[in-house]
Amino acid sequence: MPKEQFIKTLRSLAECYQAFAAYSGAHVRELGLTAAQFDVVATLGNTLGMTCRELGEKTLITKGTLTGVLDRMEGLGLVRRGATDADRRQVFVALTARGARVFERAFPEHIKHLKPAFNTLSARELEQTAQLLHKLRDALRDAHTGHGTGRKAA
Amino acid sequence: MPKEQFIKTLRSLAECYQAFAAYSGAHVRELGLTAAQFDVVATLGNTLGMTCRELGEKTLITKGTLTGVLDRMEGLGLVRRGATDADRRQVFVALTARGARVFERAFPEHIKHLKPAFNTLSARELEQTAQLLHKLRDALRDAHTGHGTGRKAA
DNA sequence: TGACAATAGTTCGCATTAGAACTTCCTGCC
DNA sequence: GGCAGGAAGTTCTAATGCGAACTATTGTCA
Repeated sequence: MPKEQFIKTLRSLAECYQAFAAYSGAHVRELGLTAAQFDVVATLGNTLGMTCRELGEKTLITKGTLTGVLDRMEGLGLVRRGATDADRRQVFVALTARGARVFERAFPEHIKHLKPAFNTLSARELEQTAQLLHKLRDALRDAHTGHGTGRKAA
Repeated sequence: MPKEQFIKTLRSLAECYQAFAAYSGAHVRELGLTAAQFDVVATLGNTLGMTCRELGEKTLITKGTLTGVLDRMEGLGLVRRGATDADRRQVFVALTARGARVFERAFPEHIKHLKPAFNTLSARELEQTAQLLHKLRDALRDAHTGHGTGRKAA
């Protein structure tokens, strides 16, 4: 039985993420959005818009999934798809006036909702956690993409 | 713009988990399983079996989802559903001989696959990460479940 | 005992989620 | 110019994933 030490860390990661997703998701649903939709609104908020590629990178939603998410949000009148001047392959996405209103209402409220839970950790602990997770993320990405890329990430 | 510090930590958490899921999931798929199926196999491995409730708690799969996952795995001949003596509501789940063989082959191989990435962190860092994530998980669970439960978790 | 809340799984509806194949368009290179 | 190769989105399939409603069974308590 491989009692590797890292399995404990792996499990903590999964449990913590799930706990976050459950807590955050429940509140977001109360606001009338799905988690993915909230991510999109939060990313496009205070922005003039961006391409699908950029939106996908920031929200961590793969392009195949993003198409469907944007379809529904377009149907809800939250976002609008357009074209860019430079590249006719690209699709430009931006919040509608309605989407912007949703952003201005839901985003601050959601941040306020999450804050107490995260602030159980001290500022130093939050920073430390971010550092460690950042390092682990890079290691996992390196290992995933043919490893040895020596990526520094953005 | 709420430039709360914890947002950085939140983002690290999401990115790290996604990186893990992508790296782990790709390898698991090569082994012929989905991520959820691997979780079930890994949890039932070296076990006489358990109820759906217990399996769901350990794999972090919600009961509604678990039914479908087990349906497919039963179709593949990896697990077998039975009954318990005590409670006729409960469903007992265990690996079949075929499932056990899959476990013995895939589990060690997957651990070996993950190990290098996690060992980018020192033993001390791994422990520290687990500690911090554990603390954050508890805070999120407390906040989620009417908070103030003072849960200690297993 | 007999109503009644609670638990274990299943079913259902809906929204992701990933990956692969496909279309369209752009870039490099000759 | 023209072609190979790649990038940006869409479409498609299969599998999660969650919450809510539902069924069957159990525990409780008067």
